[in-house]
Amino acid sequence: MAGIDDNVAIIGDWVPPSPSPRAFFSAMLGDDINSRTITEPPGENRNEGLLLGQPEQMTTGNAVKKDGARTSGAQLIESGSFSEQKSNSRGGLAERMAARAGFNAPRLNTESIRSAESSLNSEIRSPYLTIPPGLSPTTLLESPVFLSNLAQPSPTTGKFSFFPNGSSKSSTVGSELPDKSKETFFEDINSSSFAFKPLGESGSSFFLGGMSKITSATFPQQSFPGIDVSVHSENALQSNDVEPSKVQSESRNSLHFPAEFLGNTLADQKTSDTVGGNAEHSSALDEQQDEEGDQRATGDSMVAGGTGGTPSDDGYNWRKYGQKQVKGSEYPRSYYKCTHSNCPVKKKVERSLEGHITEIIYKGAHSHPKPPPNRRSAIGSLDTQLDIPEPAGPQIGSVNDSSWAGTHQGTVAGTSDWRRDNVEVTSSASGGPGPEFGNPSSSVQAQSGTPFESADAIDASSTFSNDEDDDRATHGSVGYDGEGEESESKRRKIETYATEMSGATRAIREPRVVVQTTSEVDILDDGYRWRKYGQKVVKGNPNPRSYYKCTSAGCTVRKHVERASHDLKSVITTYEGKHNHDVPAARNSSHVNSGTSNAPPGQAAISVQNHVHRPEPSQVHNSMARYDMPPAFGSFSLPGRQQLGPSPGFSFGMNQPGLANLAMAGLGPGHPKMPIMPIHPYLAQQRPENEMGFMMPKEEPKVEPVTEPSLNLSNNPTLYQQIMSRLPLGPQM
DNA sequence: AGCCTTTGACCAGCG
DNA sequence: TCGCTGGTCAAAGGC
Repeated sequence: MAGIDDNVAIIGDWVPPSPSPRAFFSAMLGDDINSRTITEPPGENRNEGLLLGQPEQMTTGNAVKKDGARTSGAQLIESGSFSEQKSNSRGGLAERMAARAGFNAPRLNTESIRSAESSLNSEIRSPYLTIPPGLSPTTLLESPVFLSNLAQPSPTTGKFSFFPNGSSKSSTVGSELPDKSKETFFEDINSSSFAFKPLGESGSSFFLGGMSKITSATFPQQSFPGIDVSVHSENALQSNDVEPSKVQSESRNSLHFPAEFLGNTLADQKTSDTVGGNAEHSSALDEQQDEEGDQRATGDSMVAGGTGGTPSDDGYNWRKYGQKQVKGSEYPRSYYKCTHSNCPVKKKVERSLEGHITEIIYKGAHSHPKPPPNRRSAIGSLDTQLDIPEPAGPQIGSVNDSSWAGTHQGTVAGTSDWRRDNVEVTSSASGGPGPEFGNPSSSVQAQSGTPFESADAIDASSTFSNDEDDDRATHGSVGYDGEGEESESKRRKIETYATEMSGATRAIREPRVVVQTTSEVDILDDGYRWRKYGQKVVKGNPNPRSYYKCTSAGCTVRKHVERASHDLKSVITTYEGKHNHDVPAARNSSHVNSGTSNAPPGQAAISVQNHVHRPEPSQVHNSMARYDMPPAFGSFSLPGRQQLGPSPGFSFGMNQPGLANLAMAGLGPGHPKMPIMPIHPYLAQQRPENEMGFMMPKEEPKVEPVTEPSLNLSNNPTLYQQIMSRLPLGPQM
């Protein structure tokens, strides 16, 4: 029972004492087991948490019967539904919970519960994930047991991995069950209508994948006492075979998990797997065991998060971008964005005055692996270290599952309006499968091409699923974040790799492009939208440097702008990052480039991709700084590279003041400095008095521009080609 | 050097 | 049209 104990410790002061797995499953499986749970000797009563909580509702789409759920819950708890309690008073609930459990119970978001209740007959799913305070989403989402193994029977044996049918070495769920229960466990399941729909029939995949399995399972009674976790997902949960229209109708749903389940199931599961004798999960077993330590660590974080620490150390890096006192809420709500440069995930956190997190609502799916523990405090740009290819389209959880996190391509990354997600998810489903970080398998696959490729250790499919490929997505989306199910051990391996590649990290770091202009107008207004996130006076320059991030969802580009110390008229803008979207729609008239930035592709802009990054064809549309060009100039793109976007490339703006000379320098080892490219005559005509230095140094040190007459752009329409011809071909930057 | 938090202001949706 | 509200922006300062 070490696992459980550990989890108890992990959960800390806010999580109810760990209930026995039996308790959980009894609640989950219905009367038959419930009755056994109830009769469990008090001395063994780890179910206190179950008794203190509110009835849980495992919304299961049309399979769930509202009455049933409540009835079940009534067997273990006093009365009333969680939502009802909340409706009365969130504060009151917290107080009651605190009084009962001796910990400061958090307020829970139960709006979704009501929503689910009101729509039990429709497979409505909501992409929001509300996690009770202090409960790290990591715990929930990283548990392959809960979301993946738990929910899915082996495709080959039909067994549920979380219920080993073999002997046990410890009091696992299975072992704790009376012999009869073990013998009849699956019978009970059957009799209890515990059945999973075939994959793809669920109409969604978990978070969703696995979760969708759960949601589609027929649980006659899914009331789980304890802390509630509701999953709101505004991203449609859908599988590929789901029609958009259907998906739209499946806009909301809630999944509620007892905290004890979230907190302990993993450990239980590990044990179960260990003794389960399920060879199919042998590999997963190791992973899970390895994960224990991390889980514990997470638990610590959870404690911190639940008692006033970080807004929930769920393993991801977040940036707070706002705080608001919302109506109806006692406590201020904080808004966070995942700091990963390519991640659209946001979360809202409400924290009590005492620092207890009372509500966390996640939105979106992480489009990246969770940063390694020792990097989580650092920049979350793991992709720059691993150089994980970016999906051709917006990345989201997974495709098949598309679930919560999953969502569909073009959904998460491209939307900022949470309320729109459902619709967009469905309407943008045409993107087709792409790399899915939400899928452990795909996530690994996304790393193909790197030394990971041959690493057995990161064989996600073997780790998380014994299913066929079709099923991987489901498993993969186990995590709301699309990555949550990824085992820590795997992450450690990745991390190890990243560490080992430390030397190479720089080689694959994103390019830095320095653009210097000598005018009063810097290139802040380069057509893209930026958000200033900091300002600093850097050494050697009395002028403050402003830091900007591209505000476009999924865009990795950052830049900082400062005036040159030697020439206050000279503005130096340094771009860094990958460039995955087109110039936003024209802004209002104040936009310097508004006149041409809306011009059709090939007419208004010369596009030079940020190919320094050696993007895959799918990245060709990446663009960076853009300067408008008159239609006559046309556009050019890198030969041989597909032009995917309307404005693919790295555009040199020529009608903008201050843009004249271009220079590209420092292109990497073995490569001579990129010379300053003589400005195109046209450019000279436009702003002969202006200068612009355009440098693309490989490393931080900025390389002094060097003129190279041979690179004559004036007569060569393939400027881009010239530029690219001077770029190193191998992995660089 | 880079990123984060704080916090008042701004914006857009909705009734 | 206006006010309310939730969400986001962004300047300033801190870590």
